[in-house]
Amino acid sequence: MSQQLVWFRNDLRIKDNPALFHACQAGQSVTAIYIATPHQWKKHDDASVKIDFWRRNLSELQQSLTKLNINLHFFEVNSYQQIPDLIATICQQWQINQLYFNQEYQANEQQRDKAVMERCQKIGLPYQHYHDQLLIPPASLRTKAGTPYKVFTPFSKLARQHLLNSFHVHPTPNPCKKIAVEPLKQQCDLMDISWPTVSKSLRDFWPAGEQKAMAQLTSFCQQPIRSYDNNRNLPAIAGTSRLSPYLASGIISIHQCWQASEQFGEANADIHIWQNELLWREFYKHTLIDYPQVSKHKPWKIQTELIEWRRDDEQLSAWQQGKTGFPLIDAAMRQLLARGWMHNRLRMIVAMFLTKHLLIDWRLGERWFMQHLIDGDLAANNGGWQWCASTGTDAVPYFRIFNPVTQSQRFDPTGTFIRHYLPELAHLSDKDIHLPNVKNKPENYPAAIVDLKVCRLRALSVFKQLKQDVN
DNA sequence: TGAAATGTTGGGGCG
DNA sequence: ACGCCCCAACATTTC
Repeated sequence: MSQQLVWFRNDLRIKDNPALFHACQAGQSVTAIYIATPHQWKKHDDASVKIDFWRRNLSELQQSLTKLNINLHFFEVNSYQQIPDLIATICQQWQINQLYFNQEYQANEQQRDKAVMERCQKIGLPYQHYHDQLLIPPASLRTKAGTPYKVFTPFSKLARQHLLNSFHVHPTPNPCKKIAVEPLKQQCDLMDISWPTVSKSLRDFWPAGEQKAMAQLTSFCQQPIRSYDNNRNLPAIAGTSRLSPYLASGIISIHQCWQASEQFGEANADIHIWQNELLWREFYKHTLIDYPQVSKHKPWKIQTELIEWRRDDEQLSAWQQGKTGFPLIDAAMRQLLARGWMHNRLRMIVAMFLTKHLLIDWRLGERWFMQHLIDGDLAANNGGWQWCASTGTDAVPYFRIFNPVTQSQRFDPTGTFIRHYLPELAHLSDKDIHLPNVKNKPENYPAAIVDLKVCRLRALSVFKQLKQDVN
């Protein structure tokens, strides 16, 4: 009897999962595996909230797969280097006919998969892999000069054109033929893996499972998307999709998101803007593939390496803990710690404050985000940080510096968001809450750690100097 | 997907 | 009635 093996990684779903779909089409029976790497998670300081989210989603996935008569088996290894051996053993023991997986594009994962494919060739095991994480396959969008896009707008125009012609969502597979494989000694139970512990409130805030993700997508596309242009910038309103955690772990596919945005509403400006957000994700992922040096923490604009970022542990810590004395910044940073997530507008504001006003290296902010975000994605996070730091592709011009107080007045005019995360300021008036003065500032709230005007001028002069030095 | 500095205009107070 | 000044409101430029 023919047997297929599906290797799940960052695609923890059964709907629109190319590897799973094709495995089910090809074989009478299908078995699935997941290989956990807790040592790597620790080494890379991955966010506990994200790892815990994987655990919960794996449990959901296991149940959904059971309904398709597919068993999901768990393994644990110390490093990626052990994976080729492990997969070879599994395939031999279980007499697998073919291996299926969806591609990942980060350097370490590419290296891991290359080693696995080489091993498969050696032992004569066929394998199939599929594009999945992107709307458009890597390296297929090029300028007339044949180079990768460096600017978002032309990239997005071509991407939309491309999507008109080729767009595909895979149907959910039908149940396979049942098969029981012999348990291997390397195998473990989901709960045997050393998962990090995470508070109940955090777990409750981000329910796991494909059904929850689909429900979120559907409800977003029925209502909030219609006022997206207005509401997406207001942190006190649930105006954004809040799908990023599900997208980052593949609980939902980018194709499902795009399809839903087209299905649920007539084409209008609001939907177009949300689609652009999906295309920014696309743009940054393509950029990371085309310019792999950015994943090694090099700035995309290499000349910005000359910037002498300030080292100031006290200010960095104040930023991290939400104790800068600028209410919107502090509320945002506390939202990150409380929810494992931050509103997109706020991500820009706090990143701009760290990189421009404090003039602290964007890589430190990038790292802090990855350590705490449930939706932490290398490409999107790096792209966003380099946008704010003016070191990236199509980045914000260095002189366009957000004033955190002005942004607060504009996007949280009644201080509703600030009051929620900074109860010590709740009694202040709508006017005072954006920057308490000496008279009304409570004792337990810090005074502003810097003078915005002075810091702005300092950032301007550093970047202006860089421009002169380079020319 | 800014903000601050600088420039321009026009209405009203006032001598 | 007229010129002058003030300054808010808006526009443009600069970083």
